[in-house]
Amino acid sequence: MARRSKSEEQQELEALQAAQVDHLGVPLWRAARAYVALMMAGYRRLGYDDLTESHSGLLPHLDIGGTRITALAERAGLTKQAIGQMVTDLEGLGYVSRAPDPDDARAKIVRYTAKGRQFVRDGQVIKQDLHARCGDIVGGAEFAAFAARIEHLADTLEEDDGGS
Amino acid sequence: MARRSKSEEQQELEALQAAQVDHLGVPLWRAARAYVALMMAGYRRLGYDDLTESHSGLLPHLDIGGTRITALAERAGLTKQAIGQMVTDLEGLGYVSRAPDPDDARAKIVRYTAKGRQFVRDGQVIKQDLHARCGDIVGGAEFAAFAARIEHLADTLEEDDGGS
DNA sequence: CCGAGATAGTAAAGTTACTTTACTAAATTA
DNA sequence: TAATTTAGTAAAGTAACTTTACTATCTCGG
Repeated sequence: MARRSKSEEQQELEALQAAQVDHLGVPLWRAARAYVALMMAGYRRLGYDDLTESHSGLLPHLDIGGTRITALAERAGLTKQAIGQMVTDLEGLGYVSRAPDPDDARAKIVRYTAKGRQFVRDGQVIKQDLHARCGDIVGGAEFAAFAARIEHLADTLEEDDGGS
Repeated sequence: MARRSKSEEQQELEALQAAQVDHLGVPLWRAARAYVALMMAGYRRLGYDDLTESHSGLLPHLDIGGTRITALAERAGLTKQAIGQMVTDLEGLGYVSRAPDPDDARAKIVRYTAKGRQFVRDGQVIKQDLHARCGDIVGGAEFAAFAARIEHLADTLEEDDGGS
């Protein structure tokens, strides 16, 4: 009788599943999710409970002098329509305002309100705290090199992205 | 006249925006996104173009002997309903089958089909390749330490998660 | 300077990946 | 064995988008 047919197949799959957890993707993803979750928790602690992840992610991308919707869409890698919807939401919540562009009657300029500027300032404090906490976790001495490696990894993997 | 009122406010915000890019969250997120995008590209290259990110993420979580929907929901951190929908999709695509649990007439056991097992094997190859590529990018010597630090970071940040 | 695109934005509906609410059937426990 | 819990399904709702379709304005080549 085939002495290893069935149990060998099983063992192979079990081995595959054991190796499963070992690739970088899983911890990378978990760390990124946890980071964002902690940022959102920080915002909520300061009373910003009306903003979703994507709202609070878009807000810091506005320039001081205001930014066009098309420019925001390019930066965020989303469609103009998606940004338009977010801007409408954020306008309703009082974080930004939409004004006509004096140089181009088709365009609108999205600007912070005072509330929006305060959010960016508060957010910066939260992010600095979190960044510092990561420094403690990784170990102060190696942290700069660690952060640089993640950045390099992100840059390189994103470049490869097109190669499908 | 107040010689710095307006321009000082501007400078402050400009400084905040410059610091914006410096925290770990951004590169961490970019790296994680790029990693997943490359995995999906790998799957598509092998002909798995019927699976979405969440489908291909769930599939490797099945045990060899099959797994209950409730168990999958716990592992994935999603509701039973969400898993139920995914399983229905994956069943329709031929990757898994749903069988009654002989020990509990309420329960169903989700198992790989042959096609599902093949996907897990192929996926493992893709992930190993990607993992190796990350090793090259980071630099072979430091890679093990780097990976361990990300894992440690993920563990620690996830723990903190509750402290909101 | 004028008509053919290109560009900025909006509108509306569709999609994905979920959640919430509500239910049935079977198991457990008191 | 009645009361409660648990496994799963059903249906509708929601968030964060995209696709399709449209209007208003700008730009450029002839």
